[in-house]
Amino acid sequence: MTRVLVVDDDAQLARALSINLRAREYDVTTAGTGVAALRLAAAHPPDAVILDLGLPDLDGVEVVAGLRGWTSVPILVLSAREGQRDKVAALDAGADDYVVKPFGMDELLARLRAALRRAAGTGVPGASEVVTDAFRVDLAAKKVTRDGVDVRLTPTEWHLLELLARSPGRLLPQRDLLREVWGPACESETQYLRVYMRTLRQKLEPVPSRPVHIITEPGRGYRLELQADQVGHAT
Amino acid sequence: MTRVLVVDDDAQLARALSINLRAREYDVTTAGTGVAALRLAAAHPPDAVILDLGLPDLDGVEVVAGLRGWTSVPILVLSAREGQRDKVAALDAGADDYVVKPFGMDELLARLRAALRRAAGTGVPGASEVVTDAFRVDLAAKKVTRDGVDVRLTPTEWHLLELLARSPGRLLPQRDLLREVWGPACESETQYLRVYMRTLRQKLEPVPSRPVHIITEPGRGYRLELQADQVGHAT
DNA sequence: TGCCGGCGTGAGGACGGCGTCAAGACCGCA
DNA sequence: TGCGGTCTTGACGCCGTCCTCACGCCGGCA
Repeated sequence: MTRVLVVDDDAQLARALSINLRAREYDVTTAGTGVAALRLAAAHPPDAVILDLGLPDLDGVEVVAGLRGWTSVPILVLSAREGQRDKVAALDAGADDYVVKPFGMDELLARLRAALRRAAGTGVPGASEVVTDAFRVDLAAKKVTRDGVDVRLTPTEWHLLELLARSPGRLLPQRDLLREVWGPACESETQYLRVYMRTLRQKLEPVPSRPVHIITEPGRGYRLELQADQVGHAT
Repeated sequence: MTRVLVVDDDAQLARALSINLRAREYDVTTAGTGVAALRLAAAHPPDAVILDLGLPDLDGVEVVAGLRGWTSVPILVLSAREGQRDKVAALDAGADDYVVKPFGMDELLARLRAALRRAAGTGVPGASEVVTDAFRVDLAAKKVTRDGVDVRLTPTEWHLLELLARSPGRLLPQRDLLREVWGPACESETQYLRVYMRTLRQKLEPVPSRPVHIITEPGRGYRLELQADQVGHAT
């Protein structure tokens, strides 16, 4: 759930914001002072901040600067002051948007969605990573590393591995894999799978001839096992 | 130089915007209609779009949707209508900001800076530098230095390098690179990439014929590797 | 025991992608 | 008008990827 930190010393406005945000399935935290906001943000990094500039303790721009010192979380500034200088100061300090009070709730929510949408693309690398005992698959970077070294995969190899990694532990029928990679016309070309699963094993498995991660379920499909000891091995 | 596409049928306002933007060292293109805007954007992908909703031919929201079909360029919407429903529609269609006319030029410029900053991948003003073993890329100053010396890049070369540096370590598909730099019409002109990656390598790689930072993933795309020893290669 | 289908293995040939080079088109500028 | 830089386009050789074929192994089954 998306976590939003609401910073406002006006308890009534903070409450109204909370109610509306919670109704939209946001996880809301509130702070009444700049110091509390910075502390809360550090303790529980939010996905977005709605910040009223008129705080009792700190200047709003200082709060923005304090947040920007360590996070690039989207910040929506609320303020009663509509002077250009105030807006420019807040935006250049690192705020993403500046909304003048009184504002419409629908507009604020739309601006929040826009800010979250923009921030979504810039996640830290490694956020979507599938890790096994022998190698790790970074789905965002489209990269596979083994013992810290990049493993070179061909387009087809990556395509197959990506499918396996997106459903770790799950059995993927041959039919599905073939259709996804080679198209519906090749649904019965199981030979393709045998060839490419082999090269994947040679590049990723500790002992390619005895796979422990890229598992064949005879007659059914293939499966990516994250932990080697899950595999029943008799001799 | 940052390229901004100004879309407005009010010639006077478009001129005022152009003058102010050019004074801030932006590279400005103007369009008077939605169709012209979409065509210009496709032919010469801009780094930001300032879009007046009141166009003679298309509805502004349609222009936003048309752009969002293939690019994530920041879009600032201008409009005389201050109803919440208009704002929500434009923002949810994919606009990044909504400014009601009449507006202050300083505020618009600050909002443009904020949008560009956010699109660059970081909400933090300034201080965005990507460093490799061989060279460093200053995304804010749009400069590349190697052994402390500035490297001269052509606009196209910089555009490509900027995309790579914005997602260090990540694999960028050929199609995405082509679309961002040359527009959606050139999505399959992989030849362009080969030529320009070569010049980048010759200017930046320690041994251009054996690239360790600007990496080709055959059939998949290109990747900027920060540390040379990451590259796994036997041979 | 012999048959059979599924699977892993190995090798080789066709094709396409890639790096490379160079020539021509285009454009801003003097 | 000429010039330098930049972008586009074409051509060519090389190498990797993909596909294909052939073979051996193994377990299930009559």
